[in-house]
Amino acid sequence: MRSMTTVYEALAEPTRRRILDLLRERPRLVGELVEALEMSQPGVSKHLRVLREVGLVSVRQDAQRRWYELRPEPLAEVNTWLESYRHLWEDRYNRLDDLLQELQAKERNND
Amino acid sequence: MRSMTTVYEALAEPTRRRILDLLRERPRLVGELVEALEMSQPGVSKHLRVLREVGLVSVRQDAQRRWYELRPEPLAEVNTWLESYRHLWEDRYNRLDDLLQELQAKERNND
DNA sequence: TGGTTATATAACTGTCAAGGTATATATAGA
DNA sequence: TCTATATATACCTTGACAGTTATATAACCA
Repeated sequence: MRSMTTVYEALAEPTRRRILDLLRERPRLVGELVEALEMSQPGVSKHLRVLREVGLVSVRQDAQRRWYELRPEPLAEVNTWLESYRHLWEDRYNRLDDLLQELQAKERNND
Repeated sequence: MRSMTTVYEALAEPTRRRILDLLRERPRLVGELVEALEMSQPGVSKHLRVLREVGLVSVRQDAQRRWYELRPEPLAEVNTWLESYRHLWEDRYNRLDDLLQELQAKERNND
């Protein structure tokens, strides 16, 4: 068991992103996730383990059942990393927007 | 060559995130990246290929050299995904903040 | 207690990615 | 033209991972 997983690796797997999306609505039992994801129960349990390891979900036991709940905090790290890039792509959109405005202005002049 | 890589997978690799961080400052030659990353040239070239495939970098040829440049646009997809989670972790911080305010208020009353 | 339900873990398999070395490609420069 | 430089690609090895089936664990219920 190596387990030096990062949030980024956890998010790389599409099924795990789907699990998070499902947990965003409400906590779920493993069985519910198995059904929603159309995947073997051990497969789902393994993904949940990864998500637990990076702190993206927590578990609450209830008899034989386990409620998995979203813990969004680790996403803040990704957000911070993205933060320093945000202005870059936003600037491009802005420039594109400027260009568009300009073209529309010309269009109006030609009428 | 399979190459149905997603931007999430591209970001999962720490070396690739470092490459993006380096390109955030300015465009770079492959050789510069090799030096900065202390990694074999083919290794770096392979990471650059993945980044190219998902559109996170573009190349400009200049004689035998290739200038790699950051294309931040694909990060917008990740940002959009994160967006629907943002209020969740921010709410928690806010609750923490509320609690703090409350404690400070009590503190003041005790003086 | 014995059976059923819910989930985790073990063991196995196939695929894929990351790293390396060796080599191909292409351009610059002597 | 020959050599050096810069980068990409081919090929190989290794390890990790996602998925599976089989089994362990543990709690509930009859």
